[in-house]
Amino acid sequence: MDSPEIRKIKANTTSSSDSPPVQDSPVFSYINNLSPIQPVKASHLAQGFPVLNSPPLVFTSPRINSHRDTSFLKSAEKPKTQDEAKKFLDGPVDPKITQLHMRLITDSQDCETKIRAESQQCSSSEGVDEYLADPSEVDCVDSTQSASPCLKQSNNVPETFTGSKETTLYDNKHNTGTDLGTEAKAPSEQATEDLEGKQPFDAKPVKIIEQSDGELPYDECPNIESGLSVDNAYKREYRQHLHDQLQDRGGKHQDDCDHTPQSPPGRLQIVQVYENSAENVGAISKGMIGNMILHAPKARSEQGGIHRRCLQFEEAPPCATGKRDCSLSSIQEVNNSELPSGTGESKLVKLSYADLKATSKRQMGTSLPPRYGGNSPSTVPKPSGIGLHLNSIVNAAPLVRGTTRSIKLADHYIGVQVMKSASVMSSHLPDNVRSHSILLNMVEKDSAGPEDRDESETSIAASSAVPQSPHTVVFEGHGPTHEKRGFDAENVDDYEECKQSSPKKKRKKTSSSKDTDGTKRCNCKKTKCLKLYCDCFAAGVYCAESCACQGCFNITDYEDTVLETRQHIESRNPLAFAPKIVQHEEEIQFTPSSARHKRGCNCKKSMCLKKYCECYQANVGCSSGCRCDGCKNVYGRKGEYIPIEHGVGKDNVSDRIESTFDEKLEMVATKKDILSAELYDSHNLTPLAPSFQCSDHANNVPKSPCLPTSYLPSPESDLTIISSYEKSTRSPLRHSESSDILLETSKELSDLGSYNWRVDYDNIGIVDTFSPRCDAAPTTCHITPMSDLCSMAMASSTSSKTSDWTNASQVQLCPGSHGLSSDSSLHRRSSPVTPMTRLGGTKSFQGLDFENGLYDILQDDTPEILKDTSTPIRSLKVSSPNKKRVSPPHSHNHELGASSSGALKSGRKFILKAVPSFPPLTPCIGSKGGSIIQNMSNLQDKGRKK
DNA sequence: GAGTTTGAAACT
DNA sequence: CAGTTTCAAACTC
Repeated sequence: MDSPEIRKIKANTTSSSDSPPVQDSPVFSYINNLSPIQPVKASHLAQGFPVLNSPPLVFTSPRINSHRDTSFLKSAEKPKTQDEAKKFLDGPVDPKITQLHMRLITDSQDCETKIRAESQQCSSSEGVDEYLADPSEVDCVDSTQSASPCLKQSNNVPETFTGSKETTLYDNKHNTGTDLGTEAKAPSEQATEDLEGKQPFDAKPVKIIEQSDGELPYDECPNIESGLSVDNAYKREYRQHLHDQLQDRGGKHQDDCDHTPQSPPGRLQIVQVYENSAENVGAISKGMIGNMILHAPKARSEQGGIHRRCLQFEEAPPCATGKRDCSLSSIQEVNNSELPSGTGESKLVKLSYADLKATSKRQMGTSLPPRYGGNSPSTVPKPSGIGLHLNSIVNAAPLVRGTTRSIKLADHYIGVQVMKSASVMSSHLPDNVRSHSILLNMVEKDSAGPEDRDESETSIAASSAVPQSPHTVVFEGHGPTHEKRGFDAENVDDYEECKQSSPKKKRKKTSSSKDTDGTKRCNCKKTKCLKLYCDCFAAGVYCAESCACQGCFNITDYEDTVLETRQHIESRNPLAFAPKIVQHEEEIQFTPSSARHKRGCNCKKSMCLKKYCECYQANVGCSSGCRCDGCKNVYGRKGEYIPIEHGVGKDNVSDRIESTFDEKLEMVATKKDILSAELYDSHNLTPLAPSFQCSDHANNVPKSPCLPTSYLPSPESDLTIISSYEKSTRSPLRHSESSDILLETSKELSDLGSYNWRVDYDNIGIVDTFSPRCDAAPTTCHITPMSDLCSMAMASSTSSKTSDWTNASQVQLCPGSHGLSSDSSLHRRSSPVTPMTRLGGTKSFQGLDFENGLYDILQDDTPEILKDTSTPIRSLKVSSPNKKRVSPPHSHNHELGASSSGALKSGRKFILKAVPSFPPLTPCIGSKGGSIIQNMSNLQDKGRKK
């Protein structure tokens, strides 16, 4: 967030120097600049307008767009000089914004046009070239036509700039969106220049804008119980647009910085950019992109709709993304700034682009840690803060939340799909895939309609469908306010209907809380999805379209509300969002036995034989912690749980583990409490639970492959793990220094863990693969020592992680659990025994890594869900609770060993989380995934910071 | 599809 | 901490 001062300064400078005579008195402009809000705009304008000379031209050129909003255009045009522009932006901005909002409410199209005009003016980055070009373009009201010209123009202008992408995109938008772009073009040149020189600048202005704009929307948000009012929806859309734009810009800037993509024109640019960002993604992503592009050309309007959706998704994601991480506010601001630029079509492109960016970021960041991920220097960002995923993720979740939320949905959603699709893989892919999948999903959903959504979701991976959605257009109208809603309700009006009517439909679909895809759906009617009653909320995921909830606030639009609520709940019960199901090592895949419901059930009549029982629902056995009567849980009865370990010989260990695990969880919770909000990061750190899980995973993994028959638990490993774990956990607590704590804790944990691991490792002798992990994910990894396989698996996962970390640049997939991140950091600090040996091997592992990462992460979050779907059931089915541990089914092994996916599955085991199931592909999943990713990224970031 | 049952979550 | 209420999912018809 740039301080207003900077903006002011800029504005001042610009006004003084650039705007000589502005029509408006300099004083006036200056004053305007002084106001924080104005400054932003001013700065923004300054950027855009500096060159400005051309403004008159702009005015001169009658734009088709003007048809829509002549007045608006006029207003926009007026600010020819920088000062004027500033004033216009600043002063006018608010009014405009308000007006825009009003119009948005009344007419989305009008809003778009206005926005476009504003954006053009504001951004007005376009250069003279564009201006010249305008004539043709201008004439070309059609977005399509305009697009091409725009592209040209954009090409001309932006190429030079690293940041050109943004500008170009912007221009394109303008052009495509409205011819108006020409008006602003002249100024735009300066703006572009400014941008070049001052990229940060853009962000600032945007941010500032946000403040002004953002406030309104938020304010409204709360209002909503109904929330769904059309106005709100429009507002939301508007916001989203802004966000999207902002993201695009910000992302572009960042991306540009990183990628320095030249400004390809129009959509192509976007695509290119996307590709650039998503280079890692690979062919798949490209294909997706290609599809998108193709589609886009077809119907702009449709595209626009799609884009919006994307944007909407992005919106959420943006938050998640590293850049977004910077702050929601910033994002909003950005969005606001963007608003002007964004137009329906252009938005689409942008959105897609933004989405791509987001995805790319996600990929980079998420899979990589979003924050880091990104090119954006901003990576630092904050701790994400909120993460809805918490449940699944537990520790990580918190961190992820904030940033991820928005992303979550998309990411999870996508991520799930990705997972499904194939788990495709490469860590990189996932992100890209996600983005793509998201877009696709969005499109599909739109096209398919609410009912079909589920299916679409499932298919998402395929992606091909994307373009189809005619609905998308409708969507635009909606506004992306709520993802759900947006999707659900094509029209705002419809929206309410959807709310009310949809539930039934949804219900039908959803009758089961889970979609076919495995995504969760809720049907909340009174809680607004802001209580733990809501599975989505409890899982730390945003509600998905498929949800039939009414008055849902668990959407990206209400991130603040969601976060607040979350925090409130966590304040009461730090573990409220912690995974409900904890797994212990071995069982992971094979037998759920190890997994247990943390709180235990309280069944009185269901005998733990129905889904009323959370234990049963999670496919885990009841434990001593359960207060159930007449427990007949097929997965393990109350008293049997302990025995499992005994039976295996690990019983003691397992018990210990459990206890330790619980303790850890508690510890984590306490930490959370302590650090709470700030600690999203800490959550990451809180690895305790996760680490635990990881350790379990490790054990499990090895088991499956290596020890199919008997699980020879290496008690030592377990013990060591436990000890290390405890130490780590405890130590953190001890340190309990808020922000630092996390790092410290992680370090300690890693250190302790690594230490122990090392010992174990040494004992084992499999150091290579293993060591990295140990270092990275100290505690958890340690467990793995059991078998070489285990070590291998761990190593693979860890290695990948480590490699990723080391490589850092990579998106990484899954950055793994907190522990990993912390570990990584640790490694860095204290080279682990086998320091990066893995790096080399990482690639091969990446797939695994990804999975592992997910797996590990899963421990924390989403992956779990995903895994859960697969694993839990399997494990449950496979074995009886007690015996489960004894022998994991080969099939499991195969699964696990065969593919990374298997690993993931195993990962799931660890953390079932509240939702045993399966991770909803839908937004929820996405969110989770995002959270995971975010967590991962956070961890990585932390490690880096360290 | 409507209604009932169930147990978790929330509240007192 | 226990008891009650509320809630939404799971289940039944």
